[in-house]
Amino acid sequence: MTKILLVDDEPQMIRVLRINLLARQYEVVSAATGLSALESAREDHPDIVVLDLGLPDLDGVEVIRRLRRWTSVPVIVLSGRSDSRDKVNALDAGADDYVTKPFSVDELLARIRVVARRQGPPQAENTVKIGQYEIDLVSHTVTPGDVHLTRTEWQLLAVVVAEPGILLSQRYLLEKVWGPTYREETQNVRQYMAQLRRKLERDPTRPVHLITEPGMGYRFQP
Amino acid sequence: MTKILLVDDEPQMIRVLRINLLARQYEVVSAATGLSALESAREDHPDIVVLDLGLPDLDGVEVIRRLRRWTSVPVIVLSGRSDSRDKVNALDAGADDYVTKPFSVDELLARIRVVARRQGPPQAENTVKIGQYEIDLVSHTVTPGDVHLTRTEWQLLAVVVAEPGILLSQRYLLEKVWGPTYREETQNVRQYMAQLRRKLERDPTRPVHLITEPGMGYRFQP
DNA sequence: CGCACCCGTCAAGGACCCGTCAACGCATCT
DNA sequence: AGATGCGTTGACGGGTCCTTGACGGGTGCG
Repeated sequence: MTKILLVDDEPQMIRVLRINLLARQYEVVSAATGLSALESAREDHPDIVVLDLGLPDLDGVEVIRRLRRWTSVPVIVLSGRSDSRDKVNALDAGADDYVTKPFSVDELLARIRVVARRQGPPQAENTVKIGQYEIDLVSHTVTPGDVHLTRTEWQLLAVVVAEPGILLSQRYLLEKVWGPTYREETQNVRQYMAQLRRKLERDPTRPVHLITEPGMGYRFQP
Repeated sequence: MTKILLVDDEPQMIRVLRINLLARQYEVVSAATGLSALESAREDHPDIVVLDLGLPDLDGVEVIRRLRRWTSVPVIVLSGRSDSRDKVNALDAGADDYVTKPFSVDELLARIRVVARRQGPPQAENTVKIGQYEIDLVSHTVTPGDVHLTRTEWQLLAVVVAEPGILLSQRYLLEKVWGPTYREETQNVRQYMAQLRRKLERDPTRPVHLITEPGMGYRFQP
Protein backbone atom coordinates (compact mmCIF):
# COMPACT_ATOMS: atom_id res chain seq x y z
CA MET A 1 0.00 0.00 0.00
CA THR A 2 1.35 3.40 -0.99
CA LYS A 3 1.91 5.79 1.90
CA ILE A 4 1.54 9.51 1.27
CA LEU A 5 2.76 12.34 3.47
CA LEU A 6 0.56 15.45 3.23
CA VAL A 7 2.19 18.71 4.31
CA ASP A 8 -0.02 21.77 4.58
CA ASP A 9 -0.78 24.28 7.30
CA GLU A 10 -4.44 24.54 6.38
CA PRO A 11 -6.36 21.79 8.17
CA GLN A 12 -9.15 21.95 5.66
CA MET A 13 -6.85 21.18 2.74
CA ILE A 14 -5.43 18.24 4.66
CA ARG A 15 -8.93 17.01 5.38
CA VAL A 16 -10.09 17.12 1.79
CA LEU A 17 -7.01 15.44 0.43
CA ARG A 18 -6.92 12.83 3.16
CA ILE A 19 -10.50 11.79 2.45
CA ASN A 20 -9.86 11.52 -1.26
CA LEU A 21 -6.66 9.55 -0.79
CA LEU A 22 -8.09 7.18 1.78
CA ALA A 23 -10.99 6.48 -0.55
CA ARG A 24 -8.45 5.34 -3.14
CA GLN A 25 -6.65 2.96 -0.82
CA TYR A 26 -3.68 5.13 -0.02
CA GLU A 27 -2.21 5.30 3.44
CA VAL A 28 -2.00 8.90 4.67
CA VAL A 29 0.11 10.73 7.21
CA SER A 30 0.16 14.50 7.54
CA ALA A 31 2.15 17.41 8.92
CA ALA A 32 1.34 21.08 9.33
CA THR A 33 4.83 22.56 9.53
CA GLY A 34 8.10 22.13 7.69
CA LEU A 35 9.96 20.73 10.66
CA SER A 36 7.29 18.20 11.51
CA ALA A 37 7.18 17.26 7.84
CA LEU A 38 10.90 16.48 7.85
CA GLU A 39 10.47 14.48 11.03
CA SER A 40 7.56 12.52 9.60
CA ALA A 41 9.48 11.82 6.41
CA ARG A 42 12.26 10.26 8.51
CA GLU A 43 10.02 8.21 10.74
CA ASP A 44 7.11 7.21 8.54
CA HIS A 45 9.03 6.56 5.32
CA PRO A 46 6.31 7.79 2.96
CA ASP A 47 6.35 6.70 -0.66
CA ILE A 48 5.22 10.12 -1.87
CA VAL A 49 5.26 13.61 -0.32
CA VAL A 50 2.65 16.22 -1.21
CA LEU A 51 4.07 19.52 -0.02
CA ASP A 52 2.43 22.91 0.23
CA LEU A 53 5.05 25.62 -0.15
CA GLY A 54 3.39 28.11 2.19
CA LEU A 55 4.41 26.84 5.57
CA PRO A 56 4.60 28.89 8.76
CA ASP A 57 8.10 27.93 9.86
CA LEU A 58 10.30 26.93 6.94
CA ASP A 59 10.33 27.99 3.34
CA GLY A 60 8.90 25.19 1.22
CA VAL A 61 11.90 25.09 -1.07
CA GLU A 62 14.11 24.72 1.97
CA VAL A 63 12.06 21.71 3.03
CA ILE A 64 12.69 20.11 -0.35
CA ARG A 65 16.41 20.76 -0.07
CA ARG A 66 16.63 19.18 3.35
CA LEU A 67 14.63 16.20 2.20
CA ARG A 68 16.93 15.74 -0.74
CA ARG A 69 19.96 15.51 1.50
CA TRP A 70 19.03 11.99 2.45
CA THR A 71 16.05 10.77 0.45
CA SER A 72 14.83 10.71 -3.11
CA VAL A 73 11.19 10.27 -2.19
CA PRO A 74 9.02 11.90 -4.87
CA VAL A 75 7.78 15.35 -3.88
CA ILE A 76 4.72 16.95 -5.46
CA VAL A 77 4.57 20.64 -4.67
CA LEU A 78 1.36 22.58 -4.11
CA SER A 79 1.61 26.33 -4.33
CA GLY A 80 -0.49 29.39 -4.77
CA ARG A 81 2.29 31.07 -6.69
CA SER A 82 2.19 30.47 -10.41
CA ASP A 83 5.23 32.54 -11.34
CA SER A 84 7.59 30.46 -13.45
CA ARG A 85 10.54 31.44 -11.28
CA ASP A 86 8.90 29.87 -8.26
CA LYS A 87 8.25 26.72 -10.24
CA VAL A 88 11.80 26.54 -11.52
CA ASN A 89 13.19 27.06 -8.03
CA ALA A 90 11.09 24.33 -6.53
CA LEU A 91 11.69 21.87 -9.36
CA ASP A 92 15.42 22.50 -9.40
CA ALA A 93 15.55 22.12 -5.64
CA GLY A 94 14.39 18.56 -6.12
CA ALA A 95 10.63 18.61 -6.52
CA ASP A 96 9.14 16.15 -8.97
CA ASP A 97 6.02 18.10 -9.84
CA TYR A 98 4.48 21.49 -9.22
CA VAL A 99 0.73 22.08 -9.03
CA THR A 100 -0.66 25.58 -8.66
CA LYS A 101 -3.66 26.36 -6.49
CA PRO A 102 -6.49 26.31 -7.05
CA PHE A 103 -6.18 22.84 -8.51
CA SER A 104 -8.48 19.99 -9.35
CA VAL A 105 -8.30 17.11 -6.93
CA ASP A 106 -8.60 14.74 -9.87
CA GLU A 107 -5.52 16.25 -11.43
CA LEU A 108 -3.53 15.93 -8.24
CA LEU A 109 -4.62 12.33 -7.89
CA ALA A 110 -3.56 11.66 -11.47
CA ARG A 111 -0.14 13.19 -10.81
CA ILE A 112 0.16 11.06 -7.69
CA ARG A 113 -0.64 8.01 -9.82
CA VAL A 114 2.13 9.05 -12.21
CA VAL A 115 4.83 9.00 -9.54
CA ALA A 116 3.34 5.89 -7.93
CA ARG A 117 3.33 4.13 -11.29
CA ARG A 118 6.93 5.13 -11.87
CA GLN A 119 8.00 3.57 -8.58
CA GLY A 120 6.28 0.37 -9.52
CA PRO A 121 3.87 -1.49 -7.29
CA PRO A 122 4.73 -1.02 -3.61
CA GLN A 123 7.21 -3.48 -2.09
CA ALA A 124 7.83 -4.79 -5.58
CA GLU A 125 11.44 -5.44 -4.69
CA ASN A 126 10.67 -8.59 -2.82
CA THR A 127 7.72 -10.09 -4.62
CA VAL A 128 7.31 -11.33 -8.13
CA LYS A 129 4.21 -12.35 -9.97
CA ILE A 130 4.00 -15.49 -12.09
CA GLY A 131 0.60 -16.10 -13.57
CA GLN A 132 -1.88 -16.24 -10.73
CA TYR A 133 0.79 -16.57 -8.07
CA GLU A 134 2.45 -13.83 -6.09
CA ILE A 135 5.80 -14.96 -4.82
CA ASP A 136 7.68 -13.35 -1.97
CA LEU A 137 11.34 -14.21 -2.16
CA VAL A 138 12.33 -13.06 1.33
CA SER A 139 9.56 -14.65 3.37
CA HIS A 140 9.46 -17.62 0.98
CA THR A 141 5.71 -17.56 0.65
CA VAL A 142 3.44 -18.09 -2.31
CA THR A 143 -0.08 -16.69 -2.42
CA PRO A 144 -2.46 -18.31 -2.97
CA GLY A 145 -0.72 -20.92 -0.88
CA ASP A 146 -1.80 -24.08 -2.63
CA VAL A 147 1.71 -24.79 -3.88
CA HIS A 148 4.83 -25.68 -1.98
CA LEU A 149 8.35 -25.06 -3.24
CA THR A 150 11.36 -26.97 -2.00
CA ARG A 151 14.68 -25.44 -1.10
CA THR A 152 16.34 -26.03 -4.45
CA GLU A 153 13.27 -24.81 -6.27
CA TRP A 154 13.39 -21.59 -4.27
CA GLN A 155 17.04 -21.06 -5.02
CA LEU A 156 16.62 -21.60 -8.71
CA LEU A 157 13.56 -19.37 -8.82
CA ALA A 158 15.37 -16.62 -6.95
CA VAL A 159 18.29 -16.66 -9.37
CA VAL A 160 16.01 -16.69 -12.38
CA VAL A 161 13.71 -13.88 -11.34
CA ALA A 162 16.60 -11.76 -10.13
CA GLU A 163 17.27 -10.73 -13.72
CA PRO A 164 13.94 -10.54 -15.47
CA GLY A 165 13.86 -10.61 -19.22
CA ILE A 166 17.49 -11.40 -19.80
CA LEU A 167 18.92 -14.70 -20.89
CA LEU A 168 20.61 -16.94 -18.35
CA SER A 169 22.80 -19.80 -19.50
CA GLN A 170 22.54 -23.19 -17.91
CA ARG A 171 26.11 -22.93 -16.70
CA TYR A 172 25.29 -19.68 -14.95
CA LEU A 173 22.27 -21.18 -13.24
CA LEU A 174 24.17 -24.27 -12.19
CA GLU A 175 26.96 -22.22 -10.73
CA LYS A 176 24.58 -19.96 -8.85
CA VAL A 177 22.34 -22.68 -7.44
CA TRP A 178 24.46 -25.81 -7.20
CA GLY A 179 27.91 -24.31 -7.06
CA PRO A 180 30.87 -24.17 -9.45
CA THR A 181 31.51 -27.91 -9.34
CA TYR A 182 28.19 -28.75 -10.99
CA ARG A 183 28.74 -26.70 -14.11
CA GLU A 184 28.12 -29.55 -16.51
CA GLU A 185 25.12 -31.21 -14.85
CA THR A 186 22.56 -29.68 -17.13
CA GLN A 187 19.93 -32.22 -16.20
CA ASN A 188 19.53 -30.61 -12.82
CA VAL A 189 18.46 -27.39 -14.43
CA ARG A 190 16.09 -29.17 -16.76
CA GLN A 191 14.63 -31.16 -13.92
CA TYR A 192 13.95 -28.21 -11.64
CA MET A 193 12.88 -25.84 -14.33
CA ALA A 194 10.26 -28.41 -15.26
CA GLN A 195 9.16 -28.68 -11.64
CA LEU A 196 8.86 -24.93 -11.29
CA ARG A 197 6.79 -24.84 -14.43
CA ARG A 198 4.55 -27.64 -13.22
CA LYS A 199 3.94 -25.77 -9.99
CA LEU A 200 3.72 -22.20 -11.22
CA GLU A 201 2.79 -22.07 -14.87
CA ARG A 202 -0.85 -22.30 -15.80
CA ASP A 203 -0.02 -24.62 -18.70
CA PRO A 204 3.34 -26.26 -17.99
CA THR A 205 3.60 -27.49 -21.56
CA ARG A 206 3.33 -23.94 -22.87
CA PRO A 207 5.30 -21.84 -20.40
CA VAL A 208 4.74 -18.12 -20.49
CA HIS A 209 7.13 -16.91 -17.79
CA LEU A 210 9.85 -19.54 -17.56
CA ILE A 211 10.95 -19.68 -21.14
CA THR A 212 13.49 -21.93 -22.79
CA GLU A 213 15.84 -20.55 -25.39
CA PRO A 214 17.06 -23.68 -27.13
CA GLY A 215 20.80 -24.01 -27.13
CA MET A 216 21.29 -20.92 -25.03
CA GLY A 217 19.53 -21.08 -21.70
CA TYR A 218 16.44 -19.84 -19.89
CA ARG A 219 14.67 -16.53 -19.54
CA PHE A 220 12.22 -15.23 -16.96
CA GLN A 221 9.47 -13.18 -18.57
CA PRO A 222 7.50 -11.14 -16.00
CA MET B 1 24.12 13.66 -23.87
CA THR B 2 20.38 13.65 -23.37
CA LYS B 3 18.36 13.33 -26.54
CA ILE B 4 14.93 14.95 -26.69
CA LEU B 5 12.19 14.27 -29.21
CA LEU B 6 10.01 17.32 -29.87
CA VAL B 7 6.57 16.60 -31.31
CA ASP B 8 4.52 19.56 -32.49
CA ASP B 9 2.82 20.51 -35.72
CA GLU B 10 3.72 24.19 -35.36
CA PRO B 11 7.15 24.78 -36.85
CA GLN B 12 7.61 27.92 -34.82
CA MET B 13 7.14 26.07 -31.54
CA ILE B 14 9.66 23.47 -32.64
CA ARG B 15 12.07 26.22 -33.57
CA VAL B 16 11.87 28.04 -30.28
CA LEU B 17 12.22 24.91 -28.20
CA ARG B 18 14.98 23.50 -30.32
CA ILE B 19 17.05 26.64 -29.95
CA ASN B 20 16.59 26.68 -26.20
CA LEU B 21 17.41 23.00 -25.84
CA LEU B 22 20.43 23.09 -28.09
CA ALA B 23 21.76 26.03 -26.10
CA ARG B 24 21.61 23.82 -23.00
CA GLN B 25 23.51 20.96 -24.58
CA TYR B 26 20.58 18.71 -25.34
CA GLU B 27 20.41 16.72 -28.53
CA VAL B 28 17.16 17.39 -30.37
CA VAL B 29 15.09 15.51 -32.90
CA SER B 30 11.61 16.57 -33.93
CA ALA B 31 8.43 15.34 -35.57
CA ALA B 32 5.32 17.13 -36.80
CA THR B 33 2.82 14.29 -36.79
CA GLY B 34 1.88 11.48 -34.45
CA LEU B 35 2.95 8.74 -36.81
CA SER B 36 6.31 10.29 -37.53
CA ALA B 37 6.74 10.81 -33.80
CA LEU B 38 6.21 7.10 -33.15
CA GLU B 39 8.65 6.26 -35.90
CA SER B 40 11.23 8.66 -34.55
CA ALA B 41 10.82 7.25 -31.06
CA ARG B 42 11.60 3.80 -32.43
CA GLU B 43 14.55 4.79 -34.51
CA ASP B 44 16.16 7.66 -32.61
CA HIS B 45 15.65 6.33 -29.08
CA PRO B 46 15.14 9.67 -27.37
CA ASP B 47 15.65 9.96 -23.63
CA ILE B 48 12.69 12.31 -23.24
CA VAL B 49 9.66 13.03 -25.41
CA VAL B 50 7.97 16.46 -25.41
CA LEU B 51 4.61 15.92 -27.01
CA ASP B 52 2.02 18.46 -28.12
CA LEU B 53 -1.42 16.91 -27.93
CA GLY B 54 -2.88 18.77 -30.91
CA LEU B 55 -1.53 16.78 -33.81
CA PRO B 56 -3.05 16.63 -37.28
CA ASP B 57 -3.19 12.87 -37.68
CA LEU B 58 -3.41 11.05 -34.36
CA ASP B 59 -4.92 12.01 -31.05
CA GLY B 60 -2.12 12.90 -28.67
CA VAL B 61 -3.34 10.51 -26.01
CA GLU B 62 -3.32 7.75 -28.59
CA VAL B 63 0.31 8.55 -29.32
CA ILE B 64 1.12 8.10 -25.65
CA ARG B 65 -0.69 4.77 -25.53
CA ARG B 66 1.18 3.43 -28.52
CA LEU B 67 4.48 4.59 -27.09
CA ARG B 68 3.71 2.85 -23.83
CA ARG B 69 3.22 -0.46 -25.57
CA TRP B 70 6.94 -0.86 -25.91
CA THR B 71 8.80 1.92 -24.16
CA SER B 72 8.76 3.74 -20.86
CA VAL B 73 10.53 6.83 -22.16
CA PRO B 74 9.36 9.88 -20.16
CA VAL B 75 6.71 11.92 -21.95
CA ILE B 76 6.04 15.57 -21.14
CA VAL B 77 2.75 16.70 -22.63
CA LEU B 78 2.12 20.18 -23.97
CA SER B 79 -1.49 21.15 -24.48
CA GLY B 80 -3.68 24.16 -24.91
CA ARG B 81 -6.44 22.47 -22.98
CA SER B 82 -6.37 23.06 -19.27
CA ASP B 83 -9.43 21.05 -18.32
CA SER B 84 -8.57 18.61 -15.56
CA ARG B 85 -10.19 15.75 -17.43
CA ASP B 86 -7.78 16.23 -20.31
CA LYS B 87 -4.89 16.24 -17.88
CA VAL B 88 -6.10 13.10 -16.13
CA ASN B 89 -6.59 11.29 -19.41
CA ALA B 90 -3.11 12.12 -20.65
CA LEU B 91 -1.42 11.34 -17.34
CA ASP B 92 -3.25 8.05 -16.92
CA ALA B 93 -2.45 7.10 -20.48
CA GLY B 94 1.19 7.17 -19.48
CA ALA B 95 2.36 10.78 -19.62
CA ASP B 96 4.80 11.88 -16.96
CA ASP B 97 3.93 15.56 -16.92
CA TYR B 98 1.37 17.92 -18.39
CA VAL B 99 2.11 21.57 -19.19
CA THR B 100 -0.62 23.88 -20.44
CA LYS B 101 -0.02 26.50 -23.08
CA PRO B 102 0.91 29.23 -22.91
CA PHE B 103 3.81 28.14 -20.78
CA SER B 104 7.11 29.56 -19.73
CA VAL B 105 10.07 28.05 -21.52
CA ASP B 106 11.98 28.18 -18.27
CA GLU B 107 9.33 26.07 -16.61
CA LEU B 108 9.39 23.49 -19.39
CA LEU B 109 13.16 23.33 -19.17
CA ALA B 110 12.92 22.83 -15.42
CA ARG B 111 10.45 20.01 -15.89
CA ILE B 112 12.75 18.45 -18.46
CA ARG B 113 15.55 18.66 -15.92
CA VAL B 114 13.33 16.86 -13.43
CA VAL B 115 12.84 13.82 -15.62
CA ALA B 116 16.44 13.93 -16.81
CA ARG B 117 17.62 14.05 -13.21
CA ARG B 118 15.40 11.11 -12.34
CA GLN B 119 16.89 8.98 -15.08
CA GLY B 120 20.33 9.69 -13.79
CA PRO B 121 23.31 10.10 -16.06
CA PRO B 122 22.66 8.61 -19.48
CA GLN B 123 23.65 4.98 -19.22
CA ALA B 124 26.07 3.40 -21.58
CA GLU B 125 24.25 0.87 -23.70
CA ASN B 126 25.74 -2.16 -25.31
CA THR B 127 22.82 -2.39 -27.67
CA VAL B 128 22.78 -2.10 -31.40
CA LYS B 129 20.01 -0.83 -33.61
CA ILE B 130 18.95 -2.54 -36.82
CA GLY B 131 15.97 -0.97 -38.51
CA GLN B 132 13.15 -0.89 -36.03
CA TYR B 133 14.80 -3.37 -33.70
CA GLU B 134 16.97 -2.67 -30.72
CA ILE B 135 19.22 -5.58 -29.96
CA ASP B 136 20.93 -6.17 -26.64
CA LEU B 137 23.81 -8.54 -27.07
CA VAL B 138 24.44 -9.28 -23.41
CA SER B 139 20.91 -10.00 -22.26
CA HIS B 140 20.08 -11.49 -25.64
CA THR B 141 16.89 -9.54 -26.03
CA VAL B 142 15.27 -7.89 -29.02
CA THR B 143 12.77 -5.07 -28.62
CA PRO B 144 10.09 -5.10 -29.80
CA GLY B 145 10.11 -8.79 -29.08
CA ASP B 146 8.20 -10.10 -32.05
CA VAL B 147 11.25 -11.89 -33.44
CA HIS B 148 13.17 -14.81 -32.03
CA LEU B 149 16.80 -15.54 -32.80
CA THR B 150 18.41 -18.94 -32.41
CA ARG B 151 21.80 -19.67 -30.94
CA THR B 152 23.75 -19.60 -34.17
CA GLU B 153 21.93 -16.51 -35.32
CA TRP B 154 22.92 -14.74 -32.12
CA GLN B 155 26.53 -15.80 -32.46
CA LEU B 156 26.80 -14.65 -36.04
CA LEU B 157 25.06 -11.39 -35.27
CA ALA B 158 27.37 -10.75 -32.35
CA VAL B 159 30.45 -11.25 -34.49
CA VAL B 160 29.11 -9.09 -37.29
CA VAL B 161 28.03 -6.12 -35.21
CA ALA B 162 31.18 -6.25 -33.14
CA GLU B 163 33.02 -4.42 -35.91
CA PRO B 164 30.55 -2.05 -37.52
CA GLY B 165 31.28 -0.71 -40.97
CA ILE B 166 34.29 -2.84 -41.72
CA LEU B 167 34.43 -5.76 -44.10
CA LEU B 168 34.41 -9.27 -42.70
CA SER B 169 35.43 -12.21 -44.85
CA GLN B 170 33.45 -15.40 -44.84
CA ARG B 171 36.44 -17.29 -43.53
CA TYR B 172 36.67 -14.90 -40.61
CA LEU B 173 32.99 -15.32 -39.79
CA LEU B 174 33.17 -19.08 -40.08
CA GLU B 175 36.15 -19.27 -37.80
CA LYS B 176 34.55 -17.01 -35.21
CA VAL B 177 31.14 -18.67 -35.15
CA TRP B 178 31.66 -22.25 -36.19
CA GLY B 179 35.28 -22.73 -35.26
CA PRO B 180 38.48 -23.16 -37.23
CA THR B 181 37.47 -26.51 -38.70
CA TYR B 182 34.59 -25.04 -40.68
CA ARG B 183 36.62 -22.53 -42.63
CA GLU B 184 35.45 -23.69 -46.05
CA GLU B 185 31.74 -24.19 -45.38
CA THR B 186 30.66 -20.90 -46.86
CA GLN B 187 27.09 -22.05 -47.21
CA ASN B 188 26.63 -21.74 -43.49
CA VAL B 189 27.36 -18.06 -43.64
CA ARG B 190 25.05 -17.52 -46.58
CA GLN B 191 22.32 -19.50 -44.88
CA TYR B 192 22.41 -17.63 -41.60
CA MET B 193 23.07 -14.22 -43.05
CA ALA B 194 19.89 -14.70 -45.06
CA GLN B 195 17.99 -15.73 -41.94
CA LEU B 196 19.19 -12.70 -40.04
CA ARG B 197 18.10 -10.50 -42.89
CA ARG B 198 14.71 -12.14 -43.05
CA LYS B 199 14.20 -11.53 -39.36
CA LEU B 200 15.74 -8.11 -38.94
CA GLU B 201 15.80 -6.23 -42.21
CA ARG B 202 12.72 -4.35 -43.26
CA ASP B 203 13.11 -5.58 -46.85
CA PRO B 204 15.24 -8.74 -46.81
CA THR B 205 15.79 -8.56 -50.56
CA ARG B 206 17.31 -5.10 -50.24
CA PRO B 207 19.35 -5.24 -47.06
CA VAL B 208 20.37 -1.93 -45.54
CA HIS B 209 22.38 -3.05 -42.53
CA LEU B 210 23.65 -6.54 -43.36
CA ILE B 211 25.35 -5.88 -46.65
CA THR B 212 27.00 -8.31 -49.03
CA GLU B 213 30.24 -7.36 -50.71
CA PRO B 214 30.40 -9.82 -53.60
CA GLY B 215 33.56 -11.83 -53.66
CA MET B 216 34.83 -10.34 -50.43
CA GLY B 217 32.49 -10.86 -47.53
CA TYR B 218 29.89 -9.05 -45.44
CA ARG B 219 29.65 -5.69 -43.79
CA PHE B 220 27.46 -4.41 -40.97
CA GLN B 221 26.19 -0.90 -41.60
CA PRO B 222 24.71 0.70 -38.42
C1' DC C 1 27.30 -13.62 -76.35
C1' DG C 2 28.33 -17.40 -73.26
C1' DC C 3 30.58 -19.03 -69.36
C1' DA C 4 32.15 -19.07 -64.64
C1' DC C 5 31.55 -17.59 -60.20
C1' DC C 6 29.08 -16.10 -56.28
C1' DC C 7 25.15 -15.53 -53.73
C1' DG C 8 20.29 -16.28 -52.17
C1' DT C 9 16.68 -19.70 -51.63
C1' DC C 10 14.43 -24.04 -50.74
C1' DA C 11 14.23 -28.71 -49.09
C1' DA C 12 15.54 -32.75 -46.47
C1' DG C 13 18.23 -35.46 -43.44
C1' DG C 14 20.18 -35.84 -39.09
C1' DA C 15 22.15 -34.25 -34.84
C1' DC C 16 21.33 -32.08 -30.76
C1' DC C 17 18.77 -30.34 -26.99
C1' DC C 18 15.07 -30.43 -24.00
C1' DG C 19 11.12 -32.35 -21.35
C1' DT C 20 9.50 -36.34 -19.06
C1' DC C 21 9.43 -40.51 -16.47
C1' DA C 22 11.58 -43.63 -13.41
C1' DA C 23 14.82 -45.45 -10.05
C1' DC C 24 18.08 -44.84 -6.41
C1' DG C 25 20.40 -42.75 -2.29
C1' DC C 26 19.94 -40.03 1.60
C1' DA C 27 18.11 -37.41 5.40
C1' DT C 28 14.38 -36.52 8.54
C1' DC C 29 10.38 -37.64 11.04
C1' DT C 30 7.00 -40.88 13.06
C1' DA D 1 12.64 -49.74 11.61
C1' DG D 2 9.61 -47.99 8.28
C1' DA D 3 7.80 -44.09 5.79
C1' DT D 4 8.08 -39.84 3.57
C1' DG D 5 10.14 -36.10 1.00
C1' DC D 6 13.91 -34.33 -1.52
C1' DG D 7 18.05 -34.40 -4.47
C1' DT D 8 20.42 -36.81 -7.92
C1' DT D 9 21.22 -39.60 -11.98
C1' DG D 10 20.02 -42.35 -16.05
C1' DA D 11 17.37 -43.35 -20.14
C1' DC D 12 14.14 -42.27 -23.79
C1' DG D 13 11.04 -39.82 -27.07
C1' DG D 14 9.91 -35.71 -29.53
C1' DG D 15 10.73 -31.39 -31.39
C1' DT D 16 13.73 -27.77 -32.81
C1' DC D 17 17.63 -26.34 -34.98
C1' DC D 18 21.85 -27.13 -37.60
C1' DT D 19 23.86 -28.93 -41.49
C1' DT D 20 24.24 -30.24 -46.18
C1' DG D 21 22.96 -30.57 -50.86
C1' DA D 22 20.96 -28.83 -55.05
C1' DC D 23 19.05 -25.15 -57.97
C1' DG D 24 18.38 -20.60 -60.09
C1' DG D 25 19.51 -15.82 -60.87
C1' DG D 26 22.65 -12.09 -61.12
C1' DT D 27 27.16 -10.13 -62.23
C1' DG D 28 31.68 -9.84 -64.18
C1' DC D 29 34.84 -11.36 -67.49
C1' DG D 30 36.61 -13.44 -71.50
